[in-house]
Amino acid sequence: MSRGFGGGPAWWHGRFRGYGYRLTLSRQAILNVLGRTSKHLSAEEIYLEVHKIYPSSGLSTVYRTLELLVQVGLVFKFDFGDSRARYELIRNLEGQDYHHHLVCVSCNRIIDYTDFVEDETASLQKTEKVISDKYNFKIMKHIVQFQGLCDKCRGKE
Amino acid sequence: MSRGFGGGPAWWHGRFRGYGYRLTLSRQAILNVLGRTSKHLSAEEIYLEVHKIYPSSGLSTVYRTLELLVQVGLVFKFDFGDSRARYELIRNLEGQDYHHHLVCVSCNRIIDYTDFVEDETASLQKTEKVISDKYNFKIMKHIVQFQGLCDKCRGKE
DNA sequence: ATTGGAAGTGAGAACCATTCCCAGTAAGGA
DNA sequence: TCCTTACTGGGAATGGTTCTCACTTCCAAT
Repeated sequence: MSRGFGGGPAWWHGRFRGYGYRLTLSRQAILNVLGRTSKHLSAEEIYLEVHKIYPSSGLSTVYRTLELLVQVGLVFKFDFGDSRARYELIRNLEGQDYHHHLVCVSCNRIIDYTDFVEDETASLQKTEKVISDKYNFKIMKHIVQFQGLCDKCRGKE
Repeated sequence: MSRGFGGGPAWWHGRFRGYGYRLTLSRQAILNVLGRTSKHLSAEEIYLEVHKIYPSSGLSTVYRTLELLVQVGLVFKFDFGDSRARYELIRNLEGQDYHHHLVCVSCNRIIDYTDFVEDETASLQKTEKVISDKYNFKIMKHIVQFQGLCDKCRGKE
């Protein structure tokens, strides 16, 4: 099985049923695919992988399930500027293992980093407090992303 | 005329010619539209405005010009998650008046804020330094964005 | 076990922001 | 003025995502 799951299938099963959703084979297949990679897969990439495990699954279902998983809080949806959404399973419910991303604008490689994320988060939280007071704005999430050239690409072009 | 332009048309004229580009009527119209709003217009919104001033201008040209302006560094391109890009004229070449955005996920309203941006930037720059050393990654820009509910929307739903 | 209704599904059409293509136009140096 | 080349508009093409609809599966009540 894969990395960092405490309890196997039953784990998310409970989560699903708790929200009144059914845990179908398609959904399990999608969660399995997300669970055994650390990449940031697009919907179509997920679809292709799921198709290997469970060939009768369709692309629409993948999209629908991903949206569901995002809503339920099991999956993050990211936009790295390559005009397709990318998805990542949240492995730790307490919101630790939190990381941000470096996006290479040349080869689209994505690097997760955790360095200084705590500092950043502290700084951001201070901002969040002030902002939410000043503008009466309820902040639900923040996006932090660096774009640039990775080691392989900074030589070229 | 509009807010914060030192020198009128001639100002960006030089900038254009300097890059070897021609300053056509379409391009001037687009710059005018961007110059007299503080909103974050989409390509189509810009097209509709431009069309009022200069009706013979086409949508393709708007897209092409916006891309050009982003490359030349006269315009910022943003993604606020509503599946269309939004554009904003950079009014200050020195990179002051820098701001980040609050995005209301309900009504898509966008609030510019400058509070604590300096703090954030300081924090981010520290991170950038470490990151670029550790991963040999050349950081070109950072994205910081808060998403949530604006004052008008937090009551509803 | 049967059944009825709701939730879930696959296939393909529809959608829509953006990009591409191409023949015609216009900017600006000579 | 002329010539080269950048620039243009329109419409078609692209491609990720969403929608539609008829069909299936699940589950609780019978």
